Amino acid sequence: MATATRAVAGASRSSSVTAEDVLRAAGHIVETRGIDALTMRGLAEDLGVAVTSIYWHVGNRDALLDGLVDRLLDRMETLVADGVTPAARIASLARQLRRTLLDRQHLVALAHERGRAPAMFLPVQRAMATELASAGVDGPDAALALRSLQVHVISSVLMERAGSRSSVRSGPDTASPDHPDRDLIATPSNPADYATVFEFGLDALLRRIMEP
Amino acid sequence: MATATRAVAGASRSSSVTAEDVLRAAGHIVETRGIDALTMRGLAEDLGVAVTSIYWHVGNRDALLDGLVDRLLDRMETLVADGVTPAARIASLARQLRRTLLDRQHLVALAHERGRAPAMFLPVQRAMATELASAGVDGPDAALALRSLQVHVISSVLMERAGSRSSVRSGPDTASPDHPDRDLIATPSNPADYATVFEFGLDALLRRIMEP
DNA sequence: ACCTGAACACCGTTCAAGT
DNA sequence: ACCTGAACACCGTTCAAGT
Repeated sequence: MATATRAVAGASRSSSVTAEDVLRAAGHIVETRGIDALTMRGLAEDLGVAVTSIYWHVGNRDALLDGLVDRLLDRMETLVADGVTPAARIASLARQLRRTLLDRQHLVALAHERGRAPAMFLPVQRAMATELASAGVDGPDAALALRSLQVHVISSVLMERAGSRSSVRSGPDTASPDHPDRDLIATPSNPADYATVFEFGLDALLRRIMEP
Repeated sequence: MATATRAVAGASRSSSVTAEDVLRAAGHIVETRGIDALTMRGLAEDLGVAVTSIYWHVGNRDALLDGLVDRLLDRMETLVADGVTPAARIASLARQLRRTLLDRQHLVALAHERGRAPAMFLPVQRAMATELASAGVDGPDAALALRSLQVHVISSVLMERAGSRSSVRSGPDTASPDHPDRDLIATPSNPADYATVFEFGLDALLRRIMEP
């Protein structure tokens, strides 16, 4: 099954493998085929080394996953706010972070599972705190606002990830058949729906935050 | 390691096992020790039968998980709204649903992964739609409101699940050490924090929904 | 109709060796 | 310092039998 994926990068010189190589290959597998597709043996085959060689470089699978999360966090560029009002600038930061995270959905889920969600939020946290302060929001109010924004952004990414592979249930309805308004469906079904829901919630949150 | 967990229920009579027994035992494992702890072999041992017997009753592991989700959905009682204004009644429904789902966090995560989140929301969806209509919200606006409420309730449960086992990272900071305001932490750390964030977001959402 | 043991192809991980 | 093969204890799943 091994396709021609050997020329992964302009490899330096020898046939040896570095920890960076392992992380890169593992990250590629996780992003494209999900975490379950990451097996030590498969990874070793991709790299053209014995399984046990991986253990020498990155420890065990758990440490490898930790390394992947660290790698994700290191690569998060610092985003810059856009807009005139504080609310608009916070919204722009939230949108940018969401976009960034959506491009790495599986890695984000992994980071979240490992309790590293706060670290993913950190690139915008300081900037948002500044905007909040300039809008007269500080202290516990600011802390609650930041927490809420963090949960909103990250959870929106997590929700969309699982939603993307929801094959609609087949079979007849098990519920009572006397439903007159079956057409009203409350589930976002495509990326655009998720974007709309995200914007709606963001707008609601910001209005609430900026109010007395 | 097998503790005295044989008297699972007042078993009917024989030594045989039903599909219901399998689901019940599996559900117990998932709720108490997480999905990863559910192995076909361990489950068989708990039930006192051979592994292969389970396959006869519930098919394979995937079908077993589907069965667990169905079981969760079947057991969701229909909640009843409390309060005078439509907003208050919707809020009460959202809170009740959140409470119900929090008691089955692992199962909820499983249902979400399998694209069954909308089904979990269904018990309150109709009631909420009624309240929205009585508040003059219908059509696309109502659909967006319902979607947003669904995402808010379910994602709050998913976020709290992973947050509950976030062992704070040890080791020194890898980031730049010149941070003056390290004390401002944007992460909910305990259940009370999550509840506050949930209430704040719910309030924001409802205000936004009820406005013109 | 229901349960069983044997067997298969996969896992993650360890360890004693090799160079 | 780095890589290897062999081996271990686990998985999910299938299948030919048993009763």
